Amino acid sequence: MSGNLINRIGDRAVYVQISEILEEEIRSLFNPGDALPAENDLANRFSVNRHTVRRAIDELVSQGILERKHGKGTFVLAQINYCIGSGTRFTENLNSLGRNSCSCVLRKLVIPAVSGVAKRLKITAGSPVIWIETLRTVDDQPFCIISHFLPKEGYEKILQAYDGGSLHQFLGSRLGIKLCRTESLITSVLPQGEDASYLKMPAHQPVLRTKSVNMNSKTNQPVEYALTRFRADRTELKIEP
Amino acid sequence: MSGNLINRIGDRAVYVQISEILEEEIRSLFNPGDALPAENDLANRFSVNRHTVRRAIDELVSQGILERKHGKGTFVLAQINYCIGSGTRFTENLNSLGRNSCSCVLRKLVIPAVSGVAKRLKITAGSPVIWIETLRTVDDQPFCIISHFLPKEGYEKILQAYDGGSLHQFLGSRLGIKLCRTESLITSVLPQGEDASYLKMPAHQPVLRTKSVNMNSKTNQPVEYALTRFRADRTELKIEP
DNA sequence: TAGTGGTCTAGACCACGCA
DNA sequence: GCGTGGTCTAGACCACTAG
Repeated sequence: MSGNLINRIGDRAVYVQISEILEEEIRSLFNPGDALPAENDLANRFSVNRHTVRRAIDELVSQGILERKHGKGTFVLAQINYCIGSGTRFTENLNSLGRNSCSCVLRKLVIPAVSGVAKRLKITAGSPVIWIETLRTVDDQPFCIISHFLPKEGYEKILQAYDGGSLHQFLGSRLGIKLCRTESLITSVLPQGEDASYLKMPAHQPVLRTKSVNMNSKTNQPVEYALTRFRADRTELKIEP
Repeated sequence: MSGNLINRIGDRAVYVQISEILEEEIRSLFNPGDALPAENDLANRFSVNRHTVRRAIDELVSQGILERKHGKGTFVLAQINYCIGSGTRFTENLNSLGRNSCSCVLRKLVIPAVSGVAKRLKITAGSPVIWIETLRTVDDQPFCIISHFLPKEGYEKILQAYDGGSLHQFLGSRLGIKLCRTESLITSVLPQGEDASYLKMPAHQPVLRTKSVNMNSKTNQPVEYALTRFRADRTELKIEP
């Protein structure tokens, strides 16, 4: 792989430079799932100690770019671009990237609407809503948790049959309605409750959180309020102009 | 501090055990701001190598319990606050960024473009770029830090006069060009470098990070690449459908 | 058994903050 | 100048995975 210039003047640590070189190469030459060369090989290539290479790899592991597997090797993880637009849907989005995503139901309950949910669904606070919690995985790695809230009225019976997969597709085919997304709000917080363990991430690393409302495109009535928490280290939300 | 039993059978790594002992002691005996004993002292106390102690401390640093200060010591951080700030609520429209908020220049330098910057500005890596770092405050509270990158060629002279305020407005009036934003990428990370102190936020709370490129709307050439870090606790990015 | 990552040691030198 | 953390090296041995 040719001349990678490691600068030993001391202004930038060797492991930082190696980690940047590796990151660049991973982005341009590797695909998700590919194995990185062994630590010893990399140490030889850069003419540094194996510990120094390990330190460089540590950086990329903590950035969610690489994953270590004891006894097997170090592997490239998928970086996911989730495009937010009025039309784009999650599953289509990921399928078009050639990823296999699946979604499973963690919880399905009827609860009284708290005010934030009620306001967005345009119902009165305390009215019953269906709360569905789903976990999405991409390439068998946890990716995001979504809390879906729908008015109980009109949707309860139908949703009894829902047990995973794309909720939007399910609603579309069962009700014959098309959903369209209104504005989304994006912020970031540390994971709350069980989120960190479902997402298999450390509790001190942030999640990206989006709030969005989906309307019935014919009646213009709110159908679903969704609160999504993405593993931030594996997600970049892409906003088209 | 007495008999701390380090088990060397090999079922649990020494550094893990030390990190647990330290965590327990920090919770029961230390207050936020207190300094941890020096790494050499801890190494002596546990009869292990300094590297092993460092590895144990690494765990606690990455959990947001400790903070290292080069040349000074290792310090106990305040406990994480789980509550989402219900105080100041903030909504900022990505498109209206760059209008009326107060902004001051932290740095203005010419540096060689690293690959990520070069790619977005469509110039060759290593070409000189102007790097302007600005801090925006709203109601005298720090809100976000923006790293602006512009090609040196064509913009250097003009930018010598820039000393704050809206950079987009400045470019618009000086050059008579209109900027238009291409896609934005949004993710979230823990604050890096000096960001936490400029933003007056704890180092273990996340920032929202956006990357965007502004083009000259006539020539369709990239003019500016901006990397923005928002205090996540004060920001909700609003995406219109 | 061979190859991979995981841990620990020992020692050296550097960079930073402060008195 | 001294004490602190930061980096790098060299070498050893362990634990896991796969053929």
